[in-house]
Amino acid sequence: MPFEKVESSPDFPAMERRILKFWAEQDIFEKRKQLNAGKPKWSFLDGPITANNPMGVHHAWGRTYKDAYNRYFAMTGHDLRYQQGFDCQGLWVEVEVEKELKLRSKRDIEELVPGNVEASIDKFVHACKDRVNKFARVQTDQSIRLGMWMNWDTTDADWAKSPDERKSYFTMSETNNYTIWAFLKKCFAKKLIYRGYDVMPWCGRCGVGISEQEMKEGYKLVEHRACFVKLPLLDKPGENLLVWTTTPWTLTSNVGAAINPKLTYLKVKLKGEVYYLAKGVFKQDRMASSGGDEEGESTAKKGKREWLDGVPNLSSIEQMFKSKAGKGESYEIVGEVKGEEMLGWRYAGPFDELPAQQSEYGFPEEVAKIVQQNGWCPAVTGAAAHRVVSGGDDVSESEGTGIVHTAPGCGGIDFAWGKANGLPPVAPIGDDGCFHKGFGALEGKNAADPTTADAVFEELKKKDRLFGVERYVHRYPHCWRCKTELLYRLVDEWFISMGAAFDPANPQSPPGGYSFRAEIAKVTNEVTFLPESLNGRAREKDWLKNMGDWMISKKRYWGLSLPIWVDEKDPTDFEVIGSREELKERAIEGWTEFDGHTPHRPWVDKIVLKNPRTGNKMHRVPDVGNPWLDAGIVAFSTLPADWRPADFITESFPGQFRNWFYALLALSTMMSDGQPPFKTLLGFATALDQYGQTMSKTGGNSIEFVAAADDGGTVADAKGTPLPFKAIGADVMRWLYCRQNPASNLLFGPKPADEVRAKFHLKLWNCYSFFVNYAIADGFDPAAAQVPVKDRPDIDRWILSDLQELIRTARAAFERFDVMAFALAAEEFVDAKLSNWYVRRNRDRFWSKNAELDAAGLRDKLAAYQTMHTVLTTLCRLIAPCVPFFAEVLWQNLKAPGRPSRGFESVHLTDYPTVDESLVDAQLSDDTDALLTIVTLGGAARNAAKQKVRQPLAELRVYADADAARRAVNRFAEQITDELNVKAVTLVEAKPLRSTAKINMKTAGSKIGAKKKDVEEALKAADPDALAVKLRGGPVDLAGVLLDSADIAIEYVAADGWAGVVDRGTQVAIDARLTPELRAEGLSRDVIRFVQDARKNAGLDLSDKIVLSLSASSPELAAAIRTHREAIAAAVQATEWVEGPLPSAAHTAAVKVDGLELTIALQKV
RNA sequence: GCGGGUAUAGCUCAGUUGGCUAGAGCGCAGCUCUGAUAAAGCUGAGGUCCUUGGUUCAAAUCCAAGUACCCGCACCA
Repeated sequence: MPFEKVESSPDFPAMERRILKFWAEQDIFEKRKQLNAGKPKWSFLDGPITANNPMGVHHAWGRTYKDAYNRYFAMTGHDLRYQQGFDCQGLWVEVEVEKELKLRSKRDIEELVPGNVEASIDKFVHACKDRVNKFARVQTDQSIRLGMWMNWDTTDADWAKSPDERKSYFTMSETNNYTIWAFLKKCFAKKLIYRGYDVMPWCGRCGVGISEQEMKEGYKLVEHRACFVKLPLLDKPGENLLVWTTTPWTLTSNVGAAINPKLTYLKVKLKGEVYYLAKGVFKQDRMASSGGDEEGESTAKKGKREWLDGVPNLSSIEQMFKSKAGKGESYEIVGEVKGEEMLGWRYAGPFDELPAQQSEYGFPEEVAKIVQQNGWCPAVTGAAAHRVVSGGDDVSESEGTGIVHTAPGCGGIDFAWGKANGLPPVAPIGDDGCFHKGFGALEGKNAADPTTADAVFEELKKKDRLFGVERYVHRYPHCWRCKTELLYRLVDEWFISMGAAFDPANPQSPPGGYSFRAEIAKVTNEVTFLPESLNGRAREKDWLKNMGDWMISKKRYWGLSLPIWVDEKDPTDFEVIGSREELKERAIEGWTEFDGHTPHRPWVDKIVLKNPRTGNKMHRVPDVGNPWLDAGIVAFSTLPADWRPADFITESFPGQFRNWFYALLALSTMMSDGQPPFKTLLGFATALDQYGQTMSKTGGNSIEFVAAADDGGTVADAKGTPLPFKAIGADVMRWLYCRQNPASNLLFGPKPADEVRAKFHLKLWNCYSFFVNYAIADGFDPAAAQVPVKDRPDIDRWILSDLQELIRTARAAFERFDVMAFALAAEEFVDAKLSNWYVRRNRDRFWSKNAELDAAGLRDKLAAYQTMHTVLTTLCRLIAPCVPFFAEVLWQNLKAPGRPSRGFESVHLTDYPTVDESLVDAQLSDDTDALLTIVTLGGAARNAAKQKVRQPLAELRVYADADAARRAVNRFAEQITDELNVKAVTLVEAKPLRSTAKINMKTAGSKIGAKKKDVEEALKAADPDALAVKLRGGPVDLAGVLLDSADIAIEYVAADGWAGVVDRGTQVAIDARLTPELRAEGLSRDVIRFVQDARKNAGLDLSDKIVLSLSASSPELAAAIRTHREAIAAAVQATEWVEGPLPSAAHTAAVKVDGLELTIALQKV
């Protein structure tokens, strides 16, 4: 028996698990690799997956692309690397490990082994490594379950090896880390590495600076309390500057007040005191969105500011003055002053009594030291430095008072203004986000804590410096990992200069010459970004243009150890080490302890070098590296030179233009002197839940991969109610991903999965099961000699021809990384062509009994089997890259075991199909398309005639403009009459339908008015068909009235007794009149239908013969049965027809045939 | 504010280089076939292809402006 019976309701996940076993046992993947060994290379570079948690379904999207394209290029004869990668290092992992170990701060980490920081770090780093190994293995198993063919590490022995020796790559491997060292050394050689002191966003919980890239991820709309503060002018008693801030804690570190010299400032008098503020802000509507602050552009297009529900609207500053004035009183504008006149005015700071304000060069001491060394300000204390400085155009009237509270230790631009004006920075908070000593009552308080703001307000009130407090809503950055509010903090971090072009004010940028940014941009021009609609190149270049220098340091534990060693006495003298060998050569202390360890903390920290210039010792900076260095180097650390550049990479694009794509381009540019790391990049969007909401664990609407693949689970609906769902399986997911437009977000969930399964998998399955079950019954031998295609009927040659077109589409689509185009075409083929036409039309050929067929009949039947076998096996190979399990299940049963040359072990060992041009018959395809249209129209005509298909009708008339349709009527007459149950089909030369035009008074009434009669006359005179054509072009003049297509309805009417429909140039009319003969035949068909139902209900098998008894009281029905007795008996396989009642064991049914009673009794013979 | 993208049926989306009366799935209404298939099929209703202007014999498609939404960048004192 060549085929095995096919179950009608398949359990796809269970089949997939069986196939996985089969692949493993038969070493199919190995065999595929051997087939391709030495063939042309196709180099895929995997973007590393973060090995920190089990996979979610969103991971499966990219991994489906990766596997599908890999498989396509394998089936087209390419040698592949099959190396997959894990992203291992960085804060992601640290945060999870902290949770596991219940640690709450960096101090907790350093106290893991009480009293021993070094042992603590070692323990923590090992915990991080363990977590990575654990989840890398989980993800490996899950990826295998998805059907992803890679060189996986599967055994305990594999996982016992070091990451460097495993098959997958790991960014924590020594190779990866040391390759980054080599990269940094090259940067150092070009003098791009520098140590920067700057105010950066800082996460107090994680104790790290947040780089520009990371900060983008964390903006959230939040409410803060903003305050207006009085700064009394020292030389103008009774007069104050009015400043505004959303971060009250920074007032402790106020050193200056910045104004815009070009602006005009008002002097507003209130209760005997004078306040200075910008003229433009005084009456401003502060709820209008910022921007458009130029005069004249005011009201027209101002949107409303983003705001939170429940927070009162901001009042204008004037309003505040009014309400502070009290009843019956008012403020008074007593003068104006140009901003430039205010420069240099001295004022009393809000917290001048704090010790921190009394420190020369700034505070704390470390900062003061650096400020002094760099000569950023004279020997002056914060308290003594308070004065009005220029902020230039950075001070605007769009927000606040036009006078900006300036704390150079607490804000990016403040720091720049401070340096420009010689103001000492006072830095109030430590790496935990809490106030240093020197800040009085605030010492130890966390700056982000709302009670800190309370304390500040209390202090200000005591001193009568608080003008007002308000609730304020704005977008504020948060830590992308732990969601803590970020604080701006003066830090000491390491940077790669991206070229000075965009920040001339930054004195630390190296002068002239090499611009890393520009070099990367050149490389970016050489790679292809897909899908085109995303304009990936433009996005990448936009990022390159705007990005600041790359902050590569993190004050953390688990990550790349930055290979930077600094002179113990001179913090500006440092060196970058480029390899393990160089380190060994240069080490004067610590090598023995380090040797045998990976280049991670704490062991690498033990190495001490000697400064060749000073003879001093050099120690490594404690920082670890930015994890995008880890992922960005992989084009070099993992791809051998003869596999570079990669042909293809694919990753979810949101964020990656500034992360992975950027890092790959940047590191490759430096490592290879301007060679691109890859040729083609396919970006894809984000997976959302089935209602279009972002998937999140807390929202309950994210789906874990294992749940989707095998286990089932629950997922929240649109209202958040958890609903159970059954396992979806890998291939339903994979097809869902393959058919998706990569540029748009994908809606994932049980509902879309059900749709896809019904639309594609089950349709194909049904065709396959139909074929196989009849092939078994008929003993079809796939090895039998082929009936020449030219001898097969039209319908066979048609589907083979369209199959070639599908192959053409498939190859073209894969070659341009557009698997969606293929998937949609394949669905169309399976649904419209294979299932709904070929199989439906050919059921008779498969049903026919061999014994009743002559030689020609047998040959025709064989042709049908061979055609369908070819279609199904070719489809298997076409879809194999997308749905490898499903294709394999079908293939295993369909492949021709009788013919060893084609009896491949696995569909994945076959070649991808190629187009056989000799099978393409374009005219046949056109004619069949026309046939399908005619049949559809015929069905519609039947609907219009209100005659069901079982009722035979006399004639169908077709009028057609198009040649293909005319040919189809003649060529496929038999199929048309059969499909539509008509006795004849005629191609007519005159249109069978009369068209009439009617006025739609509902829309046209008002236009026509009194001219109704004239218009009706004109309408009668006009040729409705010509009118219809004109209307398509635009409004038409009828008796002086302009009417458009909505005003005139063109209706098509058939002759009496007929019904018809029209589509484009084709008209179809059906004779709806029933003769007594047709009526009788229709009744007999109904009878057959009911008897078949009865057979089914009696539990009879397809091949069972019966004894039948039919009794009808209606003479009409009885006569119809008599007339068609032979046909009924044949259809229901009655070998004996009894007039009287059957024995009691018989199955009986009483039914109504078109209202006439019929009793059916039947018994198995 | 600067740059990019998108806008097609109630919803989710296809629509090649411009080509005849714009499609699918879901939902809705009506109907129907069936011994492969109710996890089905057919038919219908439902469209200002965002708006306006332009190019063209011809525009959902190309161009310009506008509107809305999304993304990136900048700003966020």
